[in-house]
Amino acid sequence: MAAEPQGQTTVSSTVEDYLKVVLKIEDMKQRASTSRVARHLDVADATVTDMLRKLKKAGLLEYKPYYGATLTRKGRRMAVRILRRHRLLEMFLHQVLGYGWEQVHQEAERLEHAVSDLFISRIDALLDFPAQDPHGEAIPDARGFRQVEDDLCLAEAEPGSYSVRKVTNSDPEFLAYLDKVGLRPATRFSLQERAPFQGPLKLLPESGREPVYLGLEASGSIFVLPLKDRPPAPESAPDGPASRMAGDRAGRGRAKEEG
Amino acid sequence: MAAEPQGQTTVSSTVEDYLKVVLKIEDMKQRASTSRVARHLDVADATVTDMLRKLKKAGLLEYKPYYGATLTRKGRRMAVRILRRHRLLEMFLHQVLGYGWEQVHQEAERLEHAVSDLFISRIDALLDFPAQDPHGEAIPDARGFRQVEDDLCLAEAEPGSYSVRKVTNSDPEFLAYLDKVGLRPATRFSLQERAPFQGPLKLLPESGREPVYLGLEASGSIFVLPLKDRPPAPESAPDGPASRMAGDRAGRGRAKEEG
DNA sequence: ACCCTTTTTTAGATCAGTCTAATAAATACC
DNA sequence: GGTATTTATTAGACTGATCTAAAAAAGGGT
Repeated sequence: MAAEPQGQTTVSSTVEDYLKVVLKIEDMKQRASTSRVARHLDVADATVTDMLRKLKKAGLLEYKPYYGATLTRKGRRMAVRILRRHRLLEMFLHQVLGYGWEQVHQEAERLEHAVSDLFISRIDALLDFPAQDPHGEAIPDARGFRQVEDDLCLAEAEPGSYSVRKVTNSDPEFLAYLDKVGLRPATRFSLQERAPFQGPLKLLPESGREPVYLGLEASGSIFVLPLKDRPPAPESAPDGPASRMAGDRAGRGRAKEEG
Repeated sequence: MAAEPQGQTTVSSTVEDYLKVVLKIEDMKQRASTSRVARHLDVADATVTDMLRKLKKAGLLEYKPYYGATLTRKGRRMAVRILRRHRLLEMFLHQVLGYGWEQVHQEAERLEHAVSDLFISRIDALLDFPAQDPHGEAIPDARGFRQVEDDLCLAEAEPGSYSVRKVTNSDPEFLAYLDKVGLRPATRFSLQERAPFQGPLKLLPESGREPVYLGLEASGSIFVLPLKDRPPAPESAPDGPASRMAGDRAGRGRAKEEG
C-alpha cells in the first residue's frame, strides 16, 4: 500500500463510490453533508463521518465537521474518471451487448471498479468516442473534460414542444416505464398542460398517440430541450437503440475542465 | 448474509479464488495441500488453513487437517462456473477488444468476479459459443460440462510433428515470447531433438524458419497433438494415446459433467 | 525407532469497512 | 433567546481477510 510517487493514486472501490457520490451531490448544487452521502450509499451516518475524515487525510476532499465535504482537485479528478468509466460502460453494454437502458446501470456499477484503463480505451474507440450514455448523460472525455449542458428540468417546463435530453434516474422500473410510453433521449414530445397544485404533467410523445401523465417527482429526473421549430405533430425519423442521438449531438454547452 | 434456499450460494471473490485454485490443483492431479494453495494465491499458509476450514463449513470442500482439500460437488460447480467466466472473458477480450493473448489473463482475473450472468451469456452468444479460449483451453459450457482433451505435454513428447493445442501458463512475458517465435494454439511445428539431461528442446515452427529452443520448464506448459501425416523428420509417428485429427479444434474428447 | 526437517496449525494482531447506541453540536420554533 | 428537534460525531464492537511467530504433527533417512 505504498503511495505512488506522483499521479495515479489507487483507491479501493469503496472510496471510489464515496467520491462518485460527493461529485453527484455537488453537481446537484447541494451540500455534501454526512447524512446526504449516507443516504446515497445506503450506509449509516457514522460510517460516512469516519470515511470523510479518512478521505480528507488522503487529500481527496475537504471536510468540515458538522458541515460536509467538498472535493479537492485530486478527488474530483478521480471522481470524474469513475463517472467516465461508468457512462462509457453503460453505452458499451447498450450498444454492443444489447442491454436495455434500464439494465445498464447496475452492471456498470460493478464493472467501473474492475476494468482496466486499457479496457476503457478500447470500448471508447469501439463505440467511436461517444459523447453521451444511453440515458443522455454526457460522458467526460479522457482528459476529464465534461460537456456542460444547459438543459431544462421537465418539472419546471412550460407547455410547449421539447425533446428529451437526458433522464437522471437509474431505477429500472421507472426507465422501463418511460421506454414503454416512448420517452427516451432524443424523443420529441409536447407538454400539453401542468395540473395545478403540484399535479401531474400531461404530455404527448411524438411516437405514441396516447397522452402520458407524469407526477412531479418523476418529471424531476427528466431534462429537456425546447424545440424552436416545428409544432408538435409531424412524424419524423425515429431512432433505433443503436444509433446516434437524433435532434442534438453535443453542440450545446461548453467543455469545462475538472482537476 | 442469508444462505439462499437452494441453488445459487453467493460467495466473495476471495472465496471464488480459493475454489478456482483448488480446482486447478486437482486438475493437475495433485493434492490441494495448504502450502500449495498458498503458493498459488500468494498468501501465507496460515491464511489458507483458516480459509479451508471456513470453506469446509460452507460445504464447498472437504478438508482434512494436515492433508488438504477436495472440492465437493457444490464447490466444484462453483469453481467450474468461474473457470467458464474466466475463459469466456479472455476470448471476448481477445476477439472483440483486440487484446493480445498475453494481456487477457490479468483483466479476466478481475472481471470474472464482477460481471453478471447476463453479461456472460451475451458475450457467449456474441462469440458464437466458443469452445476454447485464446490459450487453447477448453471453455466449460453453461451447464458445467467440460471437454476432456487428451493432449500430450511437450515436455514428454518425442521428436516428431505436432500442433500446439494449449498453453497453460499465464505469464505475459512467456506468452509474448511464444507469440514472437510463432508458437500459438493450432500452429504446427516439428520437435527436432531433445538435449539430454533435462536439456532444452529444439523445435521448428511451420511459420518461422528459425529453430526455437525451449527449456524443459517452459515446455511443461505447452500441450500438443501429434500430427499423423507428413513426416518432416526421419522420426516416424509414434502414435500416442491421442490419435487425434490434425488441425486440432474442439470436437475431440468426451464431455464430463461436474457437480 | 529416533531425530531432524518440512509442513501445518494455533495464537494473537492488524486493517478496512461497517454497525448500533450514546453524546454533542447546529438549527429551528415560538 | 431558550428549548426541542434534527443532524453529526464519538465510542465500542464486529466481520472478513490477511499477517507473523510459535507450537505441533508428519515424514524421511540411517
